[in-house]
Amino acid sequence: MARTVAERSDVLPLLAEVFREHGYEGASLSLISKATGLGKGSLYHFFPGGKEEMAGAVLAEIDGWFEANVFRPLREAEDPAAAVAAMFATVADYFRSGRRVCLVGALSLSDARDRFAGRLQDYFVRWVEALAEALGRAGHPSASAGMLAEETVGGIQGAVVLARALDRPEVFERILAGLRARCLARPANVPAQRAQPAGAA
Amino acid sequence: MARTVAERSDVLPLLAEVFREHGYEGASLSLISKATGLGKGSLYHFFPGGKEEMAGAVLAEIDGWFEANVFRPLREAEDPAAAVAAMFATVADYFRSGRRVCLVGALSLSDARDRFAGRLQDYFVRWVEALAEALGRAGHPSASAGMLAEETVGGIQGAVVLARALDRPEVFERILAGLRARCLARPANVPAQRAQPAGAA
DNA sequence: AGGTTCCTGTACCGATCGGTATTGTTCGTA
DNA sequence: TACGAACAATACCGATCGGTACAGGAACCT
Repeated sequence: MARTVAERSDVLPLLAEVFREHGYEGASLSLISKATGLGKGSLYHFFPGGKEEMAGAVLAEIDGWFEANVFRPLREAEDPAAAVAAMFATVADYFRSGRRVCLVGALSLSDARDRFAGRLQDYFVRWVEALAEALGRAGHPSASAGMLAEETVGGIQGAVVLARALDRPEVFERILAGLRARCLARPANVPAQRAQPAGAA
Repeated sequence: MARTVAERSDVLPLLAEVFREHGYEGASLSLISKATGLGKGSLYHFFPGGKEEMAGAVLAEIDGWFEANVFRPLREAEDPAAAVAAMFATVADYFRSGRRVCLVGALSLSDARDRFAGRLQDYFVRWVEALAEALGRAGHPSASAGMLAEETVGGIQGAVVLARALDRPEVFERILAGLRARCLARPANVPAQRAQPAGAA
C-alpha cells in the first residue's frame, strides 16, 4: 500500500471539483475516492463526519478564498473602482469563463441547500455587502449601490447558469462585461471618480 | 386496489415539483412514488423509460408552457413593450418570487446536464431570441437588444439563485424590477415607442 | 356473465449507496 | 531496532437505489 502522506488541505481542491461537477447527491463516495486517489478509509480518516463534512470543508475553503481574493479587496482597496474591475477579472478567471460551476450557487438550487443554509447565505451576503461598499465608495449613492451590487452578484450567478446551459463560454464573458460596465460607469453625482477605461488593473 | 384512472398528464405537475425540489439525482423513485401517490408499477406503466423519461416529460411540459405563455407572446405581440412587461409578471408568478426553483436552470448546473443538453440549450436559446426580438421591435437597436436579452434571461436565473441562497424572496422581486426597468426604458434612438410607466399590463 | 384491457400495488432483483471495521504499510522518534 | 501514531486499502455492513415481474382489481366490451 502506497503512503502518499497527503494532507487534508491537499485533497480539498480535488474534492471541490468533484462536488462542482456532480453536485452533492451526485458525488458518490466511489467517485470521490477515484477523483482524490484516496480510499474510503483515508477519506474517513480526514473527514470523520463523512460526505457532509467533506462538502462543509470545501465550502469553507471556497469561502476563505473569496474572502481573501474578492471580498476583502473590495472592502479595503484604496481605489474602489479598480477593486471592482479586479473583481470581474478574478471571478471570470475563477469560473473559467462559465465552464466551471459556482458550487455555492449550485448547492443553493439543490436539495442540499437546507443542510448548508447558513454558509450559503453568509457567502452571498458578504459578497453583496462588500461589493456594495466598494460601489458606494466609488461614488454610487448608497441606495443604488446596494441594488447594483445585488444585481451584479445575481447576474454573475445567472451568467454561469446561462453559459453552461448554452454551452457557450462567450455568453459568460459578454454578460460580465456588461455588468462591469454598469458598475464602473461614472455615477451621475460624483465629481471626479475616475472610471476604469476598460483595460486597467 | 383502488383505480384512480390517473392520466399521464395529471402526474406531470407533481413530478415536476419533485424534480424541482430534489434535483435529478435527489429525486428517488420512492420519493416520486410518494409525491405522486402512484406505485412504481403505475409509474413505469406511464413512463417505460424510467426516471429519465419522467424528467424528459417534465422538461417537455415546462418547455411547452413557456412557449405558450412567454416565448410566443413575446414574438407575436402587437405591442412588444407590453409583452416584455407581461413577461416579467408571468415569470415572477411562475417562480413564486424566487421561492420556486427553475428546473431548467438547476439541471443546467447539475450532473444531469449532459443527459438533457439539447433540451436545456433549446429552452434558453428560444427565450433569449424571443426576448431579443421583442426588444428589437420595441425600439432597441438589434445589437443591444440581443445583449440585453441575454443579460435579462441570465439575470432572472441569477435572481432565483440569489433569492434562494439568501432565503429572501424580495431580492428576486427587486432584481426583476431592475431588469424590467432596463428593458422598458425608452431606447435613445426610437421616436415614440411608449415605455411602460411601471404599472401597466 | 365472461373476457379483455388497462391500470395499480407489491415483492423482489442486482447494484450501489454512505459508512465502519479491520488489517497493512510507512513514518517519526529514540 | 523497536514502537506507536498516522495514513492507506480492502472487505463488508444495512439501507436504498433504479428497475422488473407479476398478480389482482376496475372498467369496458360483447
